[in-house]
Amino acid sequence: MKVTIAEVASRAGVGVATVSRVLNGSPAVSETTRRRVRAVIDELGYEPSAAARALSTGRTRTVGVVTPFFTQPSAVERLRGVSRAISEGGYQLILFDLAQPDRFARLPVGGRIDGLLCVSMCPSESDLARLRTAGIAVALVDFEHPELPSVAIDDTAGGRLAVEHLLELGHRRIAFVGDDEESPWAFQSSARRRVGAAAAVAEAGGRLIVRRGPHDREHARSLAARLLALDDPPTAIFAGSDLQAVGVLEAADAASVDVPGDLSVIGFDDVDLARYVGLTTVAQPLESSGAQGARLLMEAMGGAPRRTCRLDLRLVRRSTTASRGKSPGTRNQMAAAGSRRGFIARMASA
Amino acid sequence: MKVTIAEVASRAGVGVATVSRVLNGSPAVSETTRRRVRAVIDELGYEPSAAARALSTGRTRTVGVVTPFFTQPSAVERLRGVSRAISEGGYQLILFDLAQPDRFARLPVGGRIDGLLCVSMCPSESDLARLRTAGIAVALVDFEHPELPSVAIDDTAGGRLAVEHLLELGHRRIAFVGDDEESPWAFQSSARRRVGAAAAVAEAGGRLIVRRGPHDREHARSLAARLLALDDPPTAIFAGSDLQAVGVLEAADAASVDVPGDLSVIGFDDVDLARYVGLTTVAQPLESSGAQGARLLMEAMGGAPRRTCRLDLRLVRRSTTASRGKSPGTRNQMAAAGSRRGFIARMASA
DNA sequence: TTGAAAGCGCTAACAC
DNA sequence: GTGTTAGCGCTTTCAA
Repeated sequence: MKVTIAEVASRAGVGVATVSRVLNGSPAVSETTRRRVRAVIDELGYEPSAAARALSTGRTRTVGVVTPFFTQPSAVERLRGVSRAISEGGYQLILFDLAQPDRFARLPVGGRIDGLLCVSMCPSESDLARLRTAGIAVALVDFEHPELPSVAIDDTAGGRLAVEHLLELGHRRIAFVGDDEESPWAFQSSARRRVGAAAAVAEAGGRLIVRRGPHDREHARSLAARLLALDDPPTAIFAGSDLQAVGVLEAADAASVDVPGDLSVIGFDDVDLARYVGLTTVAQPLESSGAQGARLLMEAMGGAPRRTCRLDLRLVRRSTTASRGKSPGTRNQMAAAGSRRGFIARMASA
Repeated sequence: MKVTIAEVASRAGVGVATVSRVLNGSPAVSETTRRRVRAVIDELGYEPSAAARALSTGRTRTVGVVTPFFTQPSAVERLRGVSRAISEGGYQLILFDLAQPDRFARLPVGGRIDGLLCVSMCPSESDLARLRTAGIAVALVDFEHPELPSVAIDDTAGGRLAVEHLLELGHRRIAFVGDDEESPWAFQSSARRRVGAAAAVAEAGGRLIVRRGPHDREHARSLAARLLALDDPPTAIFAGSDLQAVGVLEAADAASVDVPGDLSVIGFDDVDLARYVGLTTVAQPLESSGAQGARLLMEAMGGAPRRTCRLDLRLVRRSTTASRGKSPGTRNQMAAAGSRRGFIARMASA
């Protein structure tokens, strides 16, 4: 049934080594032999077994990618870059979907991959030790570790950037809606954004109101709803991610709070969705973070010394933030506000 | 460096076969031996090599997934279902990103996977033959083939559904903006949607205006822009996918054409984005199509006979379609129109 | 209940 | 240039 190298060799009247040489492009094969072997390979539709190759060479030419919830918008954008860089490097990509954090320890990586790219997470020290003894290189995207190559952003500075924008607009009662910090996933990025934001608010003589919950739109919405129901509600909300920011916008809409007239909202990441809804946000280069991470990993597999890099952040002003107290003024702002409300209304009813 | 089964065996004072038995949960091992072996495994952090296992057993416990452009919104939603079902089935998932169609023939699948799930595409007959001789099962999602298990929708009926909605609203000049049908990708789905749409229009005594191009927002936008610049422009546009529908909305906005007042737009798929922008569309169950496809594939790998299934379609009315000629009437419609315009404007400027 | 040994399909010395 | 052969790390008879 399955065609093997031996079959090819005998049909071509040569030894298996010769076939192997042809397969691997060794120059030490005469042109005639090469042609004959090639012909038999095509005729039989022969394809070398990756498993046998891996066992023999000790390399798989494959890298693994793990990320919690790879279907999250920001993860998808990162994967786009990863995929591109990986295939440019001549590797295969195997995607491990981590449904539960504790399942990491059971990832069957042995003999499957030469390197592992962890996106928005980091294996435990014991898992790292296992990976090391297995000879598997590791690199991190959107996470940092003292001994591993990584590409990340300065989340603390990002949090500060977001809040400084709000402060400049005159806001003083500012809230943060971010991730649960006790969850096993421990998205450190949200925590650091919060820290940067809190510091900036404190320097302005205020105090950041903090609300945390699971990372999704629904929880962000209910957290925001409660904030808006406060006696003295915030005039601006910084959401730990764009996804959560959309939840905040939904809450504002449900409570008939005008954005940006009565409430400014700023997100983080600048996923495609942020553009669609006109969300002001802190942009980080998602796709290139993935590509860059993949490159660092391939370097590491090649034995290069550890390298890390930090990507730049920038503020993207759209239509969900405005000066404090400024009554719903210009026509543009009116239009934007109306528009936003319409969008959310439709979303809720859908 | 790398821990092998032999190492474990000698440290535990047993033969490799015994370690193998422990690894595979064979009952024919005494409790004491089992415990001793387990202890050594943990101590050494041993993990069996998937490559060696695969070579020995001939199975990899891994399925591959190919799809053109896996970062497209609809593909991502399908992958979500695939990933879930695959891991429920105890398999690993390896994602092949097909940047160029002609690269399919070079996918190194031999000895890597037991089954291949093709999403929105189908391998050529010769590739299928190769896969067959390699003993790799194949299943299709969003595609059909007389000999392969598949899960798909009735695209022709879907196209009809979309257009009938427009006809009911009184539209007679209807255009279709879809995919290039000559591209090597040959997204048959777009072609079939067009056929269904054309038939419905013909039955109503009209003729569908057809415009085709590469599958992305930008091309859809420029095709729509040209349609709207016609002397006698269509009053409704059916886009082959939600992504393309968004491009159409952008074009309408740029041309100051009111949606749905002067132009109705309907999409296809119902990706998350459609909800966000309030797009009327034909919904297909994306995530469950992936899950179902994965299940069919696993059945096939288990030797079960071919099964196919068709998923249901339904019309989702949102705010981009309205009755022909009805002047921008109710407050709701005004708001929706204004809102949509705002959204597009922000998107363009971002 | 256990161990020895024969493959699985390939690569890489090493001889010729 | 080309063939022979010894592994790579595991599973799986077959004996004990």
